[in-house]
Amino acid sequence: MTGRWVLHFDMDAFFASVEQLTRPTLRGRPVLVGGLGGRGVVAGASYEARVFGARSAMPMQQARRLVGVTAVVLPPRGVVYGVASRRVFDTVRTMVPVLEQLSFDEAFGEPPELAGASAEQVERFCAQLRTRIREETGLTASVGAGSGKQIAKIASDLAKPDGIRVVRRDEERALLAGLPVRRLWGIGPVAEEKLHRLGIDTIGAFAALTEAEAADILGGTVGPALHRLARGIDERPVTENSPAKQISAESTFAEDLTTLEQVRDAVGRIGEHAHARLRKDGRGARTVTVKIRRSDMSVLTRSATLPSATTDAATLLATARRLLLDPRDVGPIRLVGVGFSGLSEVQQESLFPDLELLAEEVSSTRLPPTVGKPTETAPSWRIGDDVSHPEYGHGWVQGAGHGVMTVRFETRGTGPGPARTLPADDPRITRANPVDSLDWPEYVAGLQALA
DNA sequence: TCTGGGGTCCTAGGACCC
DNA sequence: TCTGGGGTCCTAGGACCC
Repeated sequence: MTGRWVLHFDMDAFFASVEQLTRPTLRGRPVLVGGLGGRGVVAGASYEARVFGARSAMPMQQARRLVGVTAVVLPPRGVVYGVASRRVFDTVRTMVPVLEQLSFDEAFGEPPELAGASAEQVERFCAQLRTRIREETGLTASVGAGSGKQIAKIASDLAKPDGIRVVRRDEERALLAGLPVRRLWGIGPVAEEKLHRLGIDTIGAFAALTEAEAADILGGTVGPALHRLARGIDERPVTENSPAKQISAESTFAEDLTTLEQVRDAVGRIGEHAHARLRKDGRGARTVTVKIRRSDMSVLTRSATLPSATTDAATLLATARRLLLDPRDVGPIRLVGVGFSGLSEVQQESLFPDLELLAEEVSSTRLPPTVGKPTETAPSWRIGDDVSHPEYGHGWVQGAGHGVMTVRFETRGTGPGPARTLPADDPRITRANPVDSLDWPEYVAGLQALA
């Protein structure tokens, strides 16, 4: 394994950068992406927002207070990030054939042509790749390189923003030793605290333990694995992602649910959402899990496993409803989730009489259809919505209220655009596909052709 | 002002089987 | 009668990641 070079790609402030790319007025401004409600958290913060101390995973209210009135707060546009992400990693793939994606904005690669390369060669390769990403997508990625995944990931962190960090073999040990244990991938708040109480604060101090001590503190599986990483031993291969093992949906409510009726409705809605995603995946599920989070943040789960995997919504949703918990028993509920696992390709299922029985039971417990939202009345526009105007083109809602709204007409290709104040019910304003703000028509057409 | 939504992996106990 | 050892599956909880 000598001479191995693992790369870690990490898009800079990805969600916020995509917003600044597609809404040029936001460039240079502190942007916070995340839930707007009282219980929202920050999913992405631009570097201009981070200057004030705003961070991912921070409660949005707190981030807002830190940044002040100049903060631009936007709801996440998942589809846009998804398309941008795909384009970024399609670009990376032209130079790195095997990619292990960790999320929308991160991936490992181990280009075969770099085996045995010098640090300088690796640096040139990364620079070329970063240029290609920027030219193809308008977004910047930081890249870290090292002898294994752990080092590469730490290196990309050190490279941020918009940089490269290649960690040579001979600097590896010293670099690791000085970092806080929390920087090890797999050490979270709990493990950090356990080590901290024993006076172990750095990766070096952790590496100096015996393996048996590490196992004692962090458990027989995780302890030794982390201990090896701390000593720079990391031979884990880079592999393409395997198919998802679980598909779930969950939702936090603005106010806690206190009645069984509310929970039943929520499980129905959220279960349908999860099922829609399951259908897209194409596989069936054998196990249904209902998750609730109580007002004190504690989590309860209930699960049930069916005789065989199914794609049938009625079966899956009825199973979910059987599992739901009553707030009168468990206390106020702030979140409900529904998950499907035990996923497999599903065959026609009437071979088994058991299932017929189950279907009976299912249909007898099925509830009358829930009353939907009132059908599309005059659309009420919300901040961040993508809209279109026959004269001004594609835009986004910057502000709305008191019968008027301000729309900024711009996309990636237009540069900063003009704002217009229009009546909130202006019939010329229609809902637009958010992906259009990327101005990648040929790419979008390609994706639609695939779908 | 508290703390989203989508995942992965591990642990531990009990049922059940041989 | 008073008690094994191994293996798998299921359920519930929890740590951790972005």
